[in-house]
Amino acid sequence: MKVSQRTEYGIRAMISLARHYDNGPASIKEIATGEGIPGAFLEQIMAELRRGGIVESQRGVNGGYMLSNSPSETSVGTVVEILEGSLSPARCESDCSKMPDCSTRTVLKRIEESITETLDNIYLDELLKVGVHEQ
Amino acid sequence: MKVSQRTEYGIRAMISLARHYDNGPASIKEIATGEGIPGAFLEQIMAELRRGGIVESQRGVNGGYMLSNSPSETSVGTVVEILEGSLSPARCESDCSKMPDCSTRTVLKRIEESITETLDNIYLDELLKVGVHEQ
DNA sequence: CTAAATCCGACTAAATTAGTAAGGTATTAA
DNA sequence: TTAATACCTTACTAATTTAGTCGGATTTAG
Ligand code: FES
Ligand code: FES
Repeated sequence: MKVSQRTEYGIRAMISLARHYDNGPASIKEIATGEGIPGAFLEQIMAELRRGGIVESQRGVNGGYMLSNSPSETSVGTVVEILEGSLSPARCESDCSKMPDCSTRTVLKRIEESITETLDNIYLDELLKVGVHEQ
Repeated sequence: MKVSQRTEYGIRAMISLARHYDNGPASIKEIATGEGIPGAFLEQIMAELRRGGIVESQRGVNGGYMLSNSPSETSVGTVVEILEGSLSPARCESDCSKMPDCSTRTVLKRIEESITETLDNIYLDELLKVGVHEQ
């Protein structure tokens, strides 16, 4: 049930952007060196977050990334959902026509609801109060 | 955040044992064919659950596995914890002396607590009421 | 003794994840 | 207008993890 390195980097980058909010765009290079994340890898991650709509990009000199919405409006749930695909731990797809009440799915469904609710209620601004991640 | 196939098999096997409770031990072969799980793989999984203390085994003819405690005392949380190693999604280890309040860990810690609480409150007997998993 | 079962460890193959590399495109400062 | 900056995109590789197999040893009932 570990979150992927990719997602952890994504969360850290988002926190970094939140910290930088109202201070113009932050470039990949800045974020990467600041957080100790491989630049080319972070580039992929940021592109995905942009396609997910929670960050915006500015190309060219002095460009970079910035949050689409304020830190207090951006939840960690959204970040994880974009990067991790879906929060559902189920392997069996949603229809499952033959067995709509399968007990395994019941368990997995509950896990999902629990995770979703937790993450959707953590906003980036809360996280600015606590410390910065150190490798 | 998907749960591994291994763990899903484990949950299903445990539900199977719960259904079989008060009916003597159930063999790997029985469970495997009944649930559509590869036998040799299930063997590994059951051994791990036994080492985790939630099932007991009986060797030899007419042997097999049985729950150590009743279905109403056996939580899914324990099953997942044994098979998935830990429920913590954090990658960074517990001490993290340099940065005890790292924001990333704060997030991951909350996810963990949420999952743990959810799973620890689902007991096998509840799951007997709903349907059986069909491939 | 023998058949049925768990037990154990090593092994392989497939899939996923982490990370790299290279070249293109838009933007802007000078 | 040009050069530098930084995003954009795709393809590739390497490492790790996961899923599953295999062979043999041990235990036990009949
Ligand atoms: S999780 Fe350890 S420093 Fe952030
Ligand atoms: S039958 Fe689909 S999850 Fe069980």
